[in-house]
Amino acid sequence: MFQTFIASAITGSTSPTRDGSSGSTGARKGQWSKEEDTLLRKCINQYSPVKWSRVPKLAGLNRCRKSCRLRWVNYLDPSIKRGSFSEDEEDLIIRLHKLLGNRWSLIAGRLPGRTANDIKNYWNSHLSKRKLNVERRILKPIRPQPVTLPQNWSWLTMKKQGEAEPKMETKVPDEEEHDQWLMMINDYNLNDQMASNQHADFGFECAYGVGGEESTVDAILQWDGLLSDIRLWSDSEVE
DNA sequence: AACGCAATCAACCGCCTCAAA
DNA sequence: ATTTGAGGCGGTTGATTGCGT
Repeated sequence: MFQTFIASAITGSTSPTRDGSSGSTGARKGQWSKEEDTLLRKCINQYSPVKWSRVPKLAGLNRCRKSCRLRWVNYLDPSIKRGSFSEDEEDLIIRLHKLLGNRWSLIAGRLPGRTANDIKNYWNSHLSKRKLNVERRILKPIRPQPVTLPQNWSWLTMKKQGEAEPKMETKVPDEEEHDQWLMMINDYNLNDQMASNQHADFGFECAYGVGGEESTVDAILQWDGLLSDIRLWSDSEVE
């Protein structure tokens, strides 16, 4: 049975590759069949740990070493977790991506059972778009609303250490203050280990007041209330 | 039912690093 | 010091699937 399959596999489509990993040797390419999966699985179970360069021969597969490795690493390995990503996993991916960039294998290392390929695909098809939407929202011109600000900008960080409140003033922020706010809130979010990056991304808009509502510095410091506002607002934005 | 478009994801490609010869 | 082969990575492609018209 396997022999007949192998014979048919040889007729599979081929094309040369620059690194000679498959095409130049006439190795089969494209979707893996159930029979190929079975052969590879049997080989790994029997010989593991084994050099990937030896796998095609040991398994009786007309596939290149890379194709075998990829199939195992991304699909056949029994430790791979199937099914959709949980909210926690999603959140972790977003955080790690912010920290590591497109280092998919490193990110995958922090999510047991998830492959780098899965995470990359998930990011590209789901999360990158969401990030884009968030960025678009942030870039959306928001007319500054009158807000109650501390006259001393450094107070916000000091207050967390128990400093007394400075004098407050209600005003429409100018461009420079606008930037200061953005920096300050980003900093504040980072220092406070925000519950999620999404919250951090929305913090700025909330500080400025969304939909004509006015927010004060005190409101910013009351995270519970702020976060629920953010969630309500972001939910309505997603619709 | 048929078509077109968008989303998804498995698989490939090309490059890089590293160790052994 | 150089070459070569293996392992691994991120980017990209293309087949498949789902959905709207």
